[in-house]
Amino acid sequence: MEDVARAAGVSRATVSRVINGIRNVDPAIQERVRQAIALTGYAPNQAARSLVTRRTGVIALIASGAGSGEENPFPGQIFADPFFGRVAGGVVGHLRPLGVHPVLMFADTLESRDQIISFLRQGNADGAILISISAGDTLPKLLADASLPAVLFARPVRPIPISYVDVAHRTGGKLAADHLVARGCRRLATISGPLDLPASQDRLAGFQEAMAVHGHPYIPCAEGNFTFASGEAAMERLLAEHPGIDGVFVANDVMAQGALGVLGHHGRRVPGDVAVVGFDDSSAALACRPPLTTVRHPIEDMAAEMARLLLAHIEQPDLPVTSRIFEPILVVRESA
Amino acid sequence: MEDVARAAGVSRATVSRVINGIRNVDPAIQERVRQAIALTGYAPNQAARSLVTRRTGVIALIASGAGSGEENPFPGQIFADPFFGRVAGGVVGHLRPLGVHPVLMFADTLESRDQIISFLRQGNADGAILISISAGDTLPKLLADASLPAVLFARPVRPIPISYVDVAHRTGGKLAADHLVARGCRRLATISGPLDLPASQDRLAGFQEAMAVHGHPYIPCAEGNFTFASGEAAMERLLAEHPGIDGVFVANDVMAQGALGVLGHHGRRVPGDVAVVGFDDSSAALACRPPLTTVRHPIEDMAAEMARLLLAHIEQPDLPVTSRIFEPILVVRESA
DNA sequence: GACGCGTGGGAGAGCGCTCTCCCGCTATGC
DNA sequence: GCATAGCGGGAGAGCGCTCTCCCACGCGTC
Repeated sequence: MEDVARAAGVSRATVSRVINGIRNVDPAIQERVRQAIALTGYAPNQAARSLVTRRTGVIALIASGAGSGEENPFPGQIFADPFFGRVAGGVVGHLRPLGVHPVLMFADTLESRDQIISFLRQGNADGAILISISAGDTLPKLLADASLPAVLFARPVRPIPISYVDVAHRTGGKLAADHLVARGCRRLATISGPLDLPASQDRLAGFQEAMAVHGHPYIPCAEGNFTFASGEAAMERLLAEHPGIDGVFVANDVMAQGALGVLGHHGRRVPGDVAVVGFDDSSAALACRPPLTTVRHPIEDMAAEMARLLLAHIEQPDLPVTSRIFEPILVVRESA
Repeated sequence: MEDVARAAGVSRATVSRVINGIRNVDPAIQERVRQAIALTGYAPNQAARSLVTRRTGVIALIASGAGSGEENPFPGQIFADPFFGRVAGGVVGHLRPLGVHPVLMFADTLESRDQIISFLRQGNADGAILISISAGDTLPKLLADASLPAVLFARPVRPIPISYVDVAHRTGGKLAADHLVARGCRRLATISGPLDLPASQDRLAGFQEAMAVHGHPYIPCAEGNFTFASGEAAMERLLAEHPGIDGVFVANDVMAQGALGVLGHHGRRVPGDVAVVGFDDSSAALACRPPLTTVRHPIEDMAAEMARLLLAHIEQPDLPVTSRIFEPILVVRESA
């Protein structure tokens, strides 16, 4: 920086002013400084900058798993989950133009949680976006207790003073119910996600309530865990106990994909014999045959909103805890 | 830090020595310092540290797309690609125990490339791991020219003095060929990846060469682009032109999944009528019905090796350019 | 012409660490 | 006994920025 200042015949302070675009600087001098920067190939040192501004331009993007210690050398499955990828994409899309970048972190063990908290407390990142996979996750509370700026994807299981973004899962369940009933299905069933997750509960509750309104007070339900294989298994159970099923609401697309395969295997035509509605509108929905009718989870928009919310919390530390709920819509394709 | 030093009755230098575990410090004093740290809740400031050590403990994990300017507000598809997720998982798995974290970046436009180079030159990260998607990517060269520590996933299209990790794609193609021939297939075909990618070319060449050795000098080939839909389309073309096919090597699992659907739709039983071998051993291989016989791409191990290599380059800047090629193996399931 | 005011630039004090240099102490060898 | 090495600790100089304070200058006002 000294070099740039000398080359431009000004002081370091003026170089700093030009770089940060702060206060008025004579246009001629600005130009001279810019040329000097180009000439010397100067790149400001971010560490020095962070030291005084107390801002890093980095946020933590955390995938947080179960609470206890199932050690996993390759946390591939979570990062490989298209769901996580979509969130990451949405976050990067919003943050990149602002020059903010996410650091990828993974919390599974107790230590990794502590590591993340220190990481933030040491000022490695200005805040955190947390995608919590399992119900008993303690990280949201740790973040809230340390009063670190943070935003969650999805409402926490227990009430915690921390901002979050979510989708109206109940409405999604209702959309599926209304659609299946409207197309004439009479013997309905559902495959839910893991019921310790509020999201799963809400999708199920929304579906059941709407079905009750339509005159179907009891709906058979098989619980899955959002994986392909669990979708297959759940569909097998459902068919074994209720062979007359003519419509199924599946709590995510990947399980629906598994269910579709099982239905085909059992000679059921979709949507002729059984109509299927998924949830998420992920890439899996398009990979299904027939393409899946599904409830769109606006993940990218939600991720962008999380980024926005987090930046606001970083900017104004005393901003009150906020939540933002997105409305899902039904995407009708061929499976229902 | 001053506070800790005072509480422990020592100097800042000693606190620093205890924290960094450097030089001998009297065990009693170490204990005092540790207690003082716990008492004051002290967390060292990483920015100050980086300023003097010139090390950030952060590396850039870059997904780099095409060279020109197709703007994309949500780079979701690439992050949502399980392939990228597996790499990310492997990198995090290796780096996390060392206290190093990856920052997620995405290069599509020219500006984003410049942004990444500045990011590294400003010392935001100590080095870069680059996953280049398209052939004409200029980022590897930019990194090499700026002599920034970097490691690529896959050999670059044009020779560039930069370290990389890759799998022996030719061997993979050969494994598939040998297996299909051994199981009695006589009328073979293949679905390749985009042929401007060395990886696709090599898989195809390895397959063709091995088939030639087995007495099949000509193998029909349909080009795909690694997506589900392109696998379907390629399989349709192949069946239209060569209805008697009894074995297919598909250059990745996702396309194989698409191909499997098309084969079923055309009344072909797998593996009875047509045997199918994929490539990657991704989660898609297990989601296939029947489960896919496939060439295992040891992505997580390769990612860990990239991390190791990058750290070595960061540690010793004059380390010569290296490459490490992994040997694939065939995973036999039901599809062939 | 003296004064106030606004504008544009410089000086220099930190930000919170690490790390070199230095110093005092004790154990060791002759 | 003394010289010497080695160990454990302190002092303080930076690392490369930002930002406050201050000053010089030009302009308008009375």
